[in-house]
Amino acid sequence: MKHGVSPDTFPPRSHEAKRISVVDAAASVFCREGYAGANIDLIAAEAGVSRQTVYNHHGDKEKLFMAVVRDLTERCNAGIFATIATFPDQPIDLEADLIAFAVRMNRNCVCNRDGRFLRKLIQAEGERYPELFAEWREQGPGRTWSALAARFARLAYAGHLSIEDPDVAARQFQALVNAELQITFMLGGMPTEEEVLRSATNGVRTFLAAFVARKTTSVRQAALAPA
Amino acid sequence: MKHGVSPDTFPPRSHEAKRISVVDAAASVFCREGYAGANIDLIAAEAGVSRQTVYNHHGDKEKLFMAVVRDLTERCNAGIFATIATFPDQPIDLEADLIAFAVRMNRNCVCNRDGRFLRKLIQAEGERYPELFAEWREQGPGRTWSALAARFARLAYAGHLSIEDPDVAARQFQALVNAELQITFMLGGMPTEEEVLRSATNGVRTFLAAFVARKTTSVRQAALAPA
DNA sequence: ACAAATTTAGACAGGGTTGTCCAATTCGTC
DNA sequence: GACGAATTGGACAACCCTGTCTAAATTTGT
Repeated sequence: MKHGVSPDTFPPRSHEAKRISVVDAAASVFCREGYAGANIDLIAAEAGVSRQTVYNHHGDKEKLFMAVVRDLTERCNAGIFATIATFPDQPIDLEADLIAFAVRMNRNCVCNRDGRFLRKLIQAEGERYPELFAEWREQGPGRTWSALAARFARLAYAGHLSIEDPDVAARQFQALVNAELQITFMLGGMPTEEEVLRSATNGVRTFLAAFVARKTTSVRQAALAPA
Repeated sequence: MKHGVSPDTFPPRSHEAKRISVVDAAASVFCREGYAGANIDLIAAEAGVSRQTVYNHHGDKEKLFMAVVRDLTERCNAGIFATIATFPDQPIDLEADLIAFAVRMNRNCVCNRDGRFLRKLIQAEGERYPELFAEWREQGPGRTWSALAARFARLAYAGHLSIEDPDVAARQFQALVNAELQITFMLGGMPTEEEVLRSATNGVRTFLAAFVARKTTSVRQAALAPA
């Protein structure tokens, strides 16, 4: 029954699969009920395993919670970097390209299951585990903001935008693009595809109105003249 | 009797003052520990009353929680409307006036004790009490957004700004002004005065760059790209 | 088919919480 | 000073949850 080359899949088949199943169920329950309100029996039931198996794999409610956060952080970061890689460095239609990028980012990273879960856990339990969320902050926003800022800096250098501080511009881009989804996010809801598109469209238009290489505030250095 | 000296500070002292004290302590504990993790003994201790008094006043953990949310919503709304009343309708220096307004809004409504507590309760428990938070949504954002949008519409009508949709502009103003405080808010922290000022300054500058004398409203006609 | 490892169900102790009841005490008022 | 209402502290039962343990059942590799 061994298909092809499976160097280390002997135990993990039912072993590792159950571990993942437990972490997934735990993420769902922790988000729904909060850390204190989550009970292991429910997590076990939702994962389709016995309570003892949960303890065998993760030892502890707190350790399980940590595993959940690390797992979500890792997956979310991977998704964000993958999406940033699709940033329109050589835009054809700058507005359309940035809108499409913003929609991708929201659909694949911010609004999907992992993104919503991670955000909720950070909001609800962030203060209780300072070191854990300090780690998230470094690995997550700390690096993704920089990566996004670098892309905007490149757009500016190529003459498409007039940006004074790329870090500020990147944060404002995110803020604008999500401006109309704030309340939905706050309640943990999932915006419709149409809401995401509308917010992104309005946000990108305002962003471009402010940053398109034509005016305004302080143009410190020589930049390529806009067409 | 006591009508001479303190008209109303003595009688409510024991009864109503304790009620308020309980609600305040409950807000703090619910935020710190989450609904499930909050225990009535701690709330009572923090309020300086006995546990029985908590039950006498509010009857139930759930009723107490509801009272806390309603209380916070009411106070926050009052503060927001009071601050919106200070919107610069006849600006002298538009940029400076809008920055000052944004700082006021953040300091007095968004970052103060009530604002942070309410935001955290909504984020953490919003899904568990749909009707309660639907009410908050109507009374709160539903009305404050409109009020703010009306002020921006007036600015536009007076020729200071060029705004297509005042509701969108109001939301984007808020988003821009808070752009650099997102992570602090997410972790329930309190930004420094300087951070608030910097975020407001950067946000208002971008906002004005986009909305001052903008004639390029609808340039686009291209299709919205799929992902 | 056999043996080792894993999973399961259930029982269980220890700890903690909610909400009630009650007697004693304090507080505000007449 | 005395009366009534509110408050207090403590005891209390019912319940829930965590984490451990055990013996039986199941899976997995050889």
